[in-house]
Amino acid sequence: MSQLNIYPHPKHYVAVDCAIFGYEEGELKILLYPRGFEPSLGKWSLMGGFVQDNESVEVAARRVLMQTTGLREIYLEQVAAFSEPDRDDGARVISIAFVALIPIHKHNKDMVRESGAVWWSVTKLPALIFDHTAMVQKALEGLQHKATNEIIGKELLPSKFTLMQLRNLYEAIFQKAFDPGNFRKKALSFNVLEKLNIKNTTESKKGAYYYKFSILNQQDNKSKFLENK
Amino acid sequence: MSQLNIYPHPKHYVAVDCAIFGYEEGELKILLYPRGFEPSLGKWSLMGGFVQDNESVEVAARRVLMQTTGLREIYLEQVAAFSEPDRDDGARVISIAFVALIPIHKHNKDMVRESGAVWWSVTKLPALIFDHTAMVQKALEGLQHKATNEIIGKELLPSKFTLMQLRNLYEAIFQKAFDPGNFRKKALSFNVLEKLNIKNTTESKKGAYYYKFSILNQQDNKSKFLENK
DNA sequence: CCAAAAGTGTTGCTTGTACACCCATGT
DNA sequence: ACATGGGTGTACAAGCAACACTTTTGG
Repeated sequence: MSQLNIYPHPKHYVAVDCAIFGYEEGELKILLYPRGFEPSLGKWSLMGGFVQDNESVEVAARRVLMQTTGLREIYLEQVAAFSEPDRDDGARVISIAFVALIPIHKHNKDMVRESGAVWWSVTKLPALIFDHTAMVQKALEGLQHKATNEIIGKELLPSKFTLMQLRNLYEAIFQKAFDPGNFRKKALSFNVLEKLNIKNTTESKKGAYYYKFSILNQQDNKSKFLENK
Repeated sequence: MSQLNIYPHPKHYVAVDCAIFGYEEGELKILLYPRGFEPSLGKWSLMGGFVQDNESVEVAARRVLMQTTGLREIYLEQVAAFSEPDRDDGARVISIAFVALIPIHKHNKDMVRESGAVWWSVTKLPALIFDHTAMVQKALEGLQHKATNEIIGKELLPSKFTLMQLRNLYEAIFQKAFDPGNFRKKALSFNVLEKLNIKNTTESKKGAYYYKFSILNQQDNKSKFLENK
């Protein structure tokens, strides 16, 4: 069926490009792949792939992510379609950009290393091919939007984490400081975090309790997590 | 160049589908086209079209809108890509959904009538083909999101309007009542509305001043227009 | 006069923000 | 002892929601 050409219109290559975000060492990072050939040798690109006949763009994105990180369960969200006719040097390719969030400590480092990919801090990105810089920009905005409306971290932090680590994640995402006391109170008011009886003593003398996202993570608080300044 | 087949991957039809919103008689409406043939005879669909070789999806959407409404300057925003392999009966088509806002009183009614299109209230939509119901749903969410973050109306209301008309538009978009006094104060606090020296006397005994969107419509107020309940 | 919308004012509550302040502890 | 983060409390301001109240005028 998908082979039929019943419409008198041109067909196009359709690709997916994934902005894969991870959080490590206090920095928000993104996974980039080096381009090993001309044109644009030395430039970096998002991980991408072409959409096949039997798959939706979401399925294609998951396939690409599985192939490169080894992770099957990944948070994935559409960003936008990028479709300028000349955006790709090689041919006309319409690409759907995605945001993917992965727990950076869980992914298969060997698979990533083999592919030549490198984690870059979002604060100092290299030159990217085609319109990938715009894709990253939009993906980051999407991530900020999600982080504004709910408490994120489940997809980026270890299964247990301190409130300081959560705050540092937010500071990395928004590139601004949050008041420790106020952040704590707001985060806890949502009743999605569960306090554990273990303390992390590596990051402070006193030690801070670990928290985890509760299994029933329904937000009690109906409002947004962050306001808009 | 766009004829090249340099990638060993399948190509796909790519379409655009536009959820065209208008506001009339106190109701938010959407423009639908009847399907005149089987399968799905009698069902309605969004206005759509196929993406050609030399155009981006945005350009394709504008072409479609121009062809059906006669309007060139239209607010347009991507919603999402819809790409389930079997979403279209005829062939595999990946479609990018758009929100379009048009001043319903300005569009070319003859062009619309010729095409058989009908304005439907969003509160009582008929059955739609394929996944168009989901597209409308997502488009409406996008419209609500935009209306939450800024004062919309420029694209949907006549050039001059009363604050009651603006409020009624918002009530139609969100399907809920807003307090007249509070709505007025919040709307005016953004300094994007300019009071005219003309009154509308058709909708109230006392008469209400007309307003227009000021040319420099920079929002003074940095916060969102509406809060989130 | 009455109804209905226009327009303004008031009040209480919630929430964000900017802090102060004590606690615990490794160095 | 002291610096550092952990954690709690407080005081002020801003913003929202509810609603009272006055104005205007057509019917």
